[in-house]
Order: sequence, then structure tokens, then C-alpha cells
Amino acid sequence: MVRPREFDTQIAIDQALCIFRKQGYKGSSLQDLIRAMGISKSSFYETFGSKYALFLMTLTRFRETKAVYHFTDPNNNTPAKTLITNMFMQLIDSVIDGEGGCMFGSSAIEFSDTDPEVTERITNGIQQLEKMFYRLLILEQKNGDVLENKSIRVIARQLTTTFYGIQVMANANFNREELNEIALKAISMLD
Amino acid sequence: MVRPREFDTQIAIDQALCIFRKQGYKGSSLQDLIRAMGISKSSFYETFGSKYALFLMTLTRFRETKAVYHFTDPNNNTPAKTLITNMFMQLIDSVIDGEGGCMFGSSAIEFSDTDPEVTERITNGIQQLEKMFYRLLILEQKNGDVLENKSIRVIARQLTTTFYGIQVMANANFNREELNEIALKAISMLD
DNA sequence: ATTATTATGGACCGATCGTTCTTTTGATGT
DNA sequence: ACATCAAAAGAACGATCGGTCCATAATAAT
Repeated sequence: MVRPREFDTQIAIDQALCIFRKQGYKGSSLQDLIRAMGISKSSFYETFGSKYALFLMTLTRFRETKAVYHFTDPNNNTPAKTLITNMFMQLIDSVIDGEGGCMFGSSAIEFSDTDPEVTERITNGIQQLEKMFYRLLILEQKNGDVLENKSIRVIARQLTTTFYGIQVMANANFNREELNEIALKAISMLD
Repeated sequence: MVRPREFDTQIAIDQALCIFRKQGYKGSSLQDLIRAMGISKSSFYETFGSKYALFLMTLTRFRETKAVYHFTDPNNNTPAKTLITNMFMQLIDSVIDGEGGCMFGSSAIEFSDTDPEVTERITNGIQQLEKMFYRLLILEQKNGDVLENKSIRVIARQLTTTFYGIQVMANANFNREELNEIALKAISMLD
């Protein structure tokens, strides 16, 4: 009955996500966004409402599809330690090759808890990351030995913190070798 | 012979530093800056040249006077572990009370290695932080025991990474207790 | 073919961005 | 007292910001 939309909303969000992830919220102009999305301003506002609203969508989208824990399957017989290592390598790669690392970390710094909607998504995302570490540590425990439940929680949080520390160091021009060394040392906590 | 300047350049830089530290580079408008500095636009441009030039000055100033290692004296008989703990507590305090944490971390995320002048200052600053950890670890070693030189360097870097990880977590609304726990766990590497 | 409906492109909005320039002010050496 | 000359104040700059609006294009049901 009506003229159909000429672009795929989800794809457009993913393209905006790439920009926000690389350049941050304030660093991404509407021009940058609509150019990457391949749509006009009017379509942009018609579909997404505002730059801010779109940013919240991309944060949610990142949490639901792009965060590193989405590429980690605890149930595939790969040693947990290997999976954890892979998560760190994904982070390091994504910063070095210019994709922009983890949006929770960069958004946390940019907004520093000034916006409840943003903070809520960040907190939720970081919790999911920590939870994945926790699940993998539990797995490692079954095959291995020692660790108490309490200390597993602590180690998961420690890995999460190191994860974002590495993101900062990567943005400060540390090279891949150095970053790998940091990650591996952190992971050696499990031994 | 001429009309003297009515404000102190160094003080003005310090006041600008407060703004940049809290709000970031893009988040700080010229209005924000001159209001905090208490000078007019014309005086601003006459004295500092540009917003960008001023930012570089504040980064340098932060490195030379405000970074946490400036409040740590390795030669005052306080146990090294206590001094290290204090450095983390200073970081946590400065984020929670709204001062804005360590500018090297937040600037690294905001600029993500896109600006050589900025990156140079960040890298230099982070190196100094790591070096302070190193010196304190050496100190701890003398009173104590075990650690090899190689592993001291690695631990210093690990502490540095955790330092910035904590800065991210603090900005993501983790509370003081949680942040303290993370810091203490990291410091327990020394035991 | 007509009509109803909606996406699209592009002109346009006021506000604010960082920056420049012109005028006014005021302390100092003579 | 006066001349000098830089500092301060603030108006004004063009560019860009995020956002609105409208005339036009395109589709699908009638």
C-alpha cells in the first residue's frame, strides 16, 4: 500500500556502529553517520529519531551481537584458557586494525557516568563479559582442580579489568607483542 | 612600560586542565574553558593560540604535576606496597569525586592514536607511571626477597594495565568497594 | 489510472563551534 | 601629564553542529 523503505534498518545500525565505535559519540557527526549508512538526513530522523537515540541502539546492538563474548562458545571442547586468550586477542586485533575495540570501555570513558541510559547499557555489557569469564573459569575448574567459588568470581573481575586496561594501552600505541604479553600474564593467574 | 597581564598563565592552565580532565577534549567548549579560566576569548587566543595548543599544554602540565606518581615518594620509609596502594586509591578517589581520573587513559581512548603530539605525551606519561611502579617494586624487593628483575618489569606493566582498567570500571559506575577489591587483588601479585 | 501513503533529497533552521578583529582600557616610562 | 603599547572586552566571522520541513518520487491497493 505504501512505498517501502529502501534500506535495511539493521544494516544501517551496524554501519553507524562502525563509526561510533571508531570515533566515539561526540567524534561522530551526523554527516559521518549518514554517509556510512548510505541514507539521507530525512530518512535518518524519520527512522531513528536522533543521533542520541541511534547511539543507544548501536550500544545495544554491540552488546547483543558484537561484543567478544559472542564469539566464544564454552561448549565446544576447546580449553577454557584458549577461549579466554582468544577473547583478549580479538580485543587487541580490533583496536590495532582500527575497528575500535570494545564500545563499553570507550563509552564509559567518554560519558563517565553522566547518562543513565548509556551507563545502563555499559554496565550490562561489562557484566556479560565478566560472566563469560566466570563460565569459562568454572569450566577450567572442572577439568583441573583447586579454585574456590569466591576466588573464581574475583579472577573473572580481574580479567575484566585487565581487558579494559589493555584497551587503553592499545590506544596508547603499545604494540601487539607488548599487549599479548600483558594478556598472557593476566591469564596465567589461572595456573 | 606596558599594561601587565591580569592573570597567571600557569593557574589558567591548571583551571583548563580541570575542565579537560573531567569532560575530555571534544566535550570541553571554549566557553567552558574561558569561564573556568576567568579570562576573555581574546586573551585566550593571544596567550594560548588555540584550544588544541592549550590541550597539549594541559597534558604536559598533568604529566609534570598532577599524575599520581607525583604524590608518591619512594624514599620516605613507607612500605612500597602501601605507596602502590595509595596510588590506586588516588585514582579511584579522583574518578569517584568527579575530578576525572588520569588524563593519559581518557585521552588515549578519545584520540586513539590519531594525533602524534597527543600520543607522545600519553606514552611518556604512562611510561613514568610504570617506572614508578618499577621503582617501588625494586624497593619492596630489597626489604623482602624473591623477585627477579624480568618479572619485576612484567609486574610493573601489569599494575599499569590494571590501573587503567580500574579507571574504565570506575567510569562504568562500579562502586568504591568493588574498585578497592580489584586494586588490592592486583597488588597481591607481590606476595 | 487514480489515490493514498510514505520514503527521499535537499533546502533550511537556530545554535554553537573555534577563531579573528576592532575597540576600549589601563599600567608604565618619560 | 602625556605618550606608548600590550591586555582585555566583546562584537562579529564562517563553518559546522544536530535537527526540521516540504516538495517530490515511488509504491501498492483500489
